[in-house]
Amino acid sequence: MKTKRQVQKEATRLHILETAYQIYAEEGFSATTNQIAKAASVSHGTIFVHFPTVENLIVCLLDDFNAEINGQLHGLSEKNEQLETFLEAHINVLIRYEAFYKRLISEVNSLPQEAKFVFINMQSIVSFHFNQVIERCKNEKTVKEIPMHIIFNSWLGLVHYYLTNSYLFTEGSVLTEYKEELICNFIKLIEK
Amino acid sequence: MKTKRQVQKEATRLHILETAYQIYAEEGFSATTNQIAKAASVSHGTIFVHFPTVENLIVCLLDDFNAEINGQLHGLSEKNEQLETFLEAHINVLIRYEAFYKRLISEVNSLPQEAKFVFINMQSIVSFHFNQVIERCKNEKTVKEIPMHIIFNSWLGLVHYYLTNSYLFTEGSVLTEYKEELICNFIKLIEK
DNA sequence: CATTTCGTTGACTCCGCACTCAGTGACTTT
DNA sequence: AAAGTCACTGAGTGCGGAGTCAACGAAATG
Repeated sequence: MKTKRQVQKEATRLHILETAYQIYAEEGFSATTNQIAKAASVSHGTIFVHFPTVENLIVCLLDDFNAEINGQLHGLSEKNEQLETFLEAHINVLIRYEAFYKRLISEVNSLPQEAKFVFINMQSIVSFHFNQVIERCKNEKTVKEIPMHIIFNSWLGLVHYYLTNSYLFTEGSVLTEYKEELICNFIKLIEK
Repeated sequence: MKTKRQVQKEATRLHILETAYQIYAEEGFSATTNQIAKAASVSHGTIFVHFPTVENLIVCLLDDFNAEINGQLHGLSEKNEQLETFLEAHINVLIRYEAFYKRLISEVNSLPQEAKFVFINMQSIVSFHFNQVIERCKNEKTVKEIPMHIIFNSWLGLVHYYLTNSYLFTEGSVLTEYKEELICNFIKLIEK
C-alpha cells in the first residue's frame, strides 16, 4: 500500500517529465530548467529533487518516450501487412509525436551520449519491423534488388529530411500534409 | 593602395573566420568566442572589433562558405554530364567540407534566422543544378516518372541521413566510404 | 498528542558566457 | 619629428544558466 507521500512524489515526477516533453517539443532541448519549473508550476529546486542533473532528466524522458514509441510500433509488421499500410502506420505514429520527434532528430547530436544510445535503440526497433515487411515484399518479387539497409535509410532519410526542413514545406504538420505523397512516391522508387 | 593597417586588419578578420570554421567543424556551433580567440591566437576583444556579435560572425562565415560551395558547383550541370558524374561531383564537393557541412545541416535549426536564409540559398543552388541533370535524364526516358522535388529530396535526404548519423556507419568520413554505394543504389532507385 | 520523517521551497552560490572599454603602441599623416 | 589615428588588448561587467541547502509544514509514526 502506497502512502499519500509516495503517490504525491510519483505524480510530481511524472508531471515534470510531461511538462519537459511539452517544453522541449516547443523550444528545443536548449530550454532551461527554469522554463520547465515555471511551466510545471513547481519550484526550481523540485526538479533536482527528482533528477540529479538535467542530463538525467533528458535521459529519463527519452527512456519513457522510447517505451511509448515501441509500444505503438509493436506488432506492426506481424499482421502480414502491405508495405503501404506499414509505412502509413509508421508515419501515423510519428505524427502523434511530431513536434518532439522533430526536435529529437535534429538535436540528438548535441544531447548527452546516454541519450544518443536510447535514440539508436529506437531506430533499431523501427528498422527491425521495416526489415520484416520488406523481406516479404522481396519474396513476392515486387521490390527491386537493393540492399535492405539502403531502402530503410532512404525511407528514414526522406521522412527525416521533410521533418528537419519542415519550414520549407508548410507551417503546420509536414507529415500530415505530405504523408500520401511520401508513401506513394517512395513505393514507386523501390518497386520494379 | 592599401595601407599596412588595412592589410593587417583584413588578414586578422580572415584569420578569425578561418579559425571559426575549424572550431565549429570540430566542436559544433556551441563553441564559444573564447575557444575561437584562443585557437586564433588573438585576444578575446579582437573578435568583437571585427564582428559586432557572434551571430554576425556566424552569418559572415556562412556567407563565405556559401560563396565557396557555389563556386565549386558552378558549371557542374552544364557540361552535359551523366547523372552519375554529377552525383559524384556533388559528393566530392561535400567531402571537401564534410565536418563543417555535417555540423551545419544538423544545427541549422538552432542558428540565427539570417544564417538559415543563407543555408536555404545554398540548397536551392544545388537543387537548380540537380534539376537540369534530371530533366535531361527524363527526356532520355531513363528515369521514372516521379516529381522532380521528390527525387531531389530523396537524394539529399539520403546523403544528409548518412552524414547526421555518421556515427552509426564509420569513424572516418562517411561520404568517402559510402560514396559509391550511395550513388549506385540511388540511381537504381530512380531508374526505370 | 508529541515526535519524526520527508517532499517541497526559493533565495543563494558558482560558473562561464557574450560583450565592453580605457589603455597601448605601431603606423599614418602633416 | 610631432601629432593623430586605430587595430588590438585583456581585465572587467552583467546576465542567466545549473545545481545547493536551510527551513518549512503536512504526513507518518509511536
